[in-house]
Amino acid sequence: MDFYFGVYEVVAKIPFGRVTTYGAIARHLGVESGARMVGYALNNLVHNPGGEKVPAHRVVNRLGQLTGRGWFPGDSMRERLQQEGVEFTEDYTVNIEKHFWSPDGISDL
DNA sequence: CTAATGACGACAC
DNA sequence: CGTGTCGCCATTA
Repeated sequence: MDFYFGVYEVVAKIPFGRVTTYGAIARHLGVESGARMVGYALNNLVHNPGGEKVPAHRVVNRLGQLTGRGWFPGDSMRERLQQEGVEFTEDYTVNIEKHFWSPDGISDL
């Protein structure tokens, strides 16, 4: 379960108005090819305590697509990102290149 | 222990 | 350039 915890910590540290990708998180955790595991962890987020404190809506795939919008009620994922000033290239695709945030930036704290 | 799955990613066609 | 398939690795059945 340490993998999940690592995902939570990284996602929880995503700055306001920024987004990151599953692959980036996976690499930061040392599992370069474990992008799927990141999404899996986020999926289990709803089954974990305090999961609401983790802005999973800021996590998108490497294309910036809100692949996990189906796990959010309605369009809450898209609306939250828009409220944070995230620019959308498509209805369910964010400008990842513009708002991308690398987990390694945690060192910036 | 083996098989199947998954909020992904990269490569092949 | 769009679609399809395989690989990846942890978790679950």
